[in-house]
This record gives sequence, structure tokens and C-alpha cells, in this order.
Amino acid sequence: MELSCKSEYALLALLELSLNYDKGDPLQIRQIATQQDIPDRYLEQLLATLRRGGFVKSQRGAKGGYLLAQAPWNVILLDVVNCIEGLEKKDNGSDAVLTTERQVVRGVWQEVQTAARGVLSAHTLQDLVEQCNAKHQVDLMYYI
Amino acid sequence: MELSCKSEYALLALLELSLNYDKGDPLQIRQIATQQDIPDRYLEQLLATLRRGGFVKSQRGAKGGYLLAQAPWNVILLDVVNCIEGLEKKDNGSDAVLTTERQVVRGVWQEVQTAARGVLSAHTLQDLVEQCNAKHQVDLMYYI
DNA sequence: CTATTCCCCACTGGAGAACCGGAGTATACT
DNA sequence: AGTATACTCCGGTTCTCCAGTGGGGAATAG
Repeated sequence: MELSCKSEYALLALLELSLNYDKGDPLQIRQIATQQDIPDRYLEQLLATLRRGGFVKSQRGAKGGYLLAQAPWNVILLDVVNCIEGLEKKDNGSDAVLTTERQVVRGVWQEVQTAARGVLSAHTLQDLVEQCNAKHQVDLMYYI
Repeated sequence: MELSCKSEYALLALLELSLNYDKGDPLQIRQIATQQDIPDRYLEQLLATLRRGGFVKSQRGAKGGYLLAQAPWNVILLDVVNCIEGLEKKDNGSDAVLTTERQVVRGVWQEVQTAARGVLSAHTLQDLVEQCNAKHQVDLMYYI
């Protein structure tokens, strides 16, 4: 449950794609990268991962780019983070060999994990889009 | 809020010290290390950090070792993790230069952080001690 | 056919985790 | 006082992963 730079970039890209979801025309890596100030060669890798995870569809060739594979309200943020961060199965070792103290400490860690996952699984891309729109409204009000 | 190996070792050591808190005699690095199967030279570093953080007291020389500096029920787990993990202040950059999308994504991340911290700040070393005792009871029952 | 754009593989540089070693220093016990 | 014990501080090593870069290949629109 580490929200590293990777995950932030991925969410930003998906958010950008969500904002263009209605139009139906693909967004290119370059556009997203410059828009969100992300190194494009790096974003390319992340989008490839997201494609393999089934979050985006790609279209090659001229006028190509990326499209959301699912509607924004169907994409859970936790799934995205898991996809991009790679759900590494740490070999805890057999539970039998762990001391009681270790089991207890791990138990607390499980609680933290669960709490964090709870937050991430409560949000979809659609939520982020709405928050963006709300923020834009506020900015506009201040501008006037 | 990364519960790395470091934090686990630190919590284990503090837990071990908590179990001996009543006796008042210091525990040595070696004892804790062998008890919990932690590399002792590594544990040494962590205990030094915990000492600087005011969680343990050290006693040098023969018959020396480590003691809890505070009562187990006064030690919040979050404080321990912050001490050991080093509360790195990430320079978010000026908030003005962030795109709206970035602000929104960071907002979600803040939510996750808060949730994780909430869990860790809800527990003290005393809780862990009690959980250990409870587990030992259970084990004993099964043994009989 | 050609420009555009994605696709795949590999590489580097730096940071941090985990760990080891050695010289120094304080303390207890005799 | 002298010695053994145990912490203290300094440094170094190995390994992994993140972040970012680079080059060549494949598909597609016009």
C-alpha cells in the first residue's frame, strides 16, 4: 500500500483519460505527459502495465493513443494501485515458525493494511473526476 | 507509513522489553536478538535510534542492556514507527504549481495516510503485550 | 510509402534496506 | 587497579527497487 510516484502518475493518467472518456478519441502519451508534467518515456511503461491490467486500451499508429477500457465509475482505485504497484506476495514464512510476538505485530500490520485498502476501495475514478470539477468551479468563482 | 522490516524489528524489541518491564532488570541486545531471531548487529542500530527517540534507556558495561524509558501503556505505536522510519518531510513543491488533478490525487493519498495513522495511534505497547498473553493462553489450552 | 504512435527490452544512477566489522567507552565485579 | 562485559559510534558492503533514459521494432492513418 505504498503510494509511490508510480501510482501517482498512473492515477493522473487515468484521471486525464477519464476526463476525455465521453469524447471517445484517444489521448496520446505525449499529451498526458505534458499536461501533467510526467516524463513521457516513463509514463509509457506505466500505461503498458495498465493495459496489461485491463484498465486502458491502446490504439497504435498515427492518430493512435490510449482510451479507458472501462467506465470511470467502474474503476476502483485500489485495483489500480495493486496493478501498478504489483501485488507482491511476501513469503511470511510458515506461520508455525513465527514467535507469538511476531504474529501479534503482523496482526497490527494487517489492521493498517485493511484500513488503507478500505479507503482506496471506497473511491472510483469517477469520484476523482467530480472532485476535479468541483475544484475547477471554486477556482472559477475566485477568478470572477 | 511503511511497515518495513525495520519497524517490525523495533516493535518486536520494544514488545520484548515490555514483557520484562515489571522486573526492572535490563535486557541485552543478544537476548532480544536470539529470542526474536533478529540479526543482532542490525538490532543494535535500531535500538540506538529508539534511544535517541526517547523510547528506551541504555545501561552500559557488564550487566548492562536496555530498558523501556516509558511505561508500555504510554507508548503509542505510531510514534515508534515515525521514530524508526524517520518522518521524512516530502517537499510537495508549492501547492500553487500543482495541477488540479494532482491536488485531487494527493487528497486521496492524505486520506489513506490518515486512516493508517489512525490504526497505529490507537494501539500502545500494552495492547501488544495483552494480545501476546491472550495468545499464550490459547496455545496453552490447546496444549492441554 | 511515410510519418506517427505505440511496443518491448535493456540500461543507468541514486537511494535506501539489511547487514557486517572494528575501534572506542562505560560499568560491574574481583 | 584490572579485566571482562556490553553498549556506542563510525564506517563499509551488498542488494533491491524506483525513477528515468535509450534504441530498435511493429502497427496504422493518410
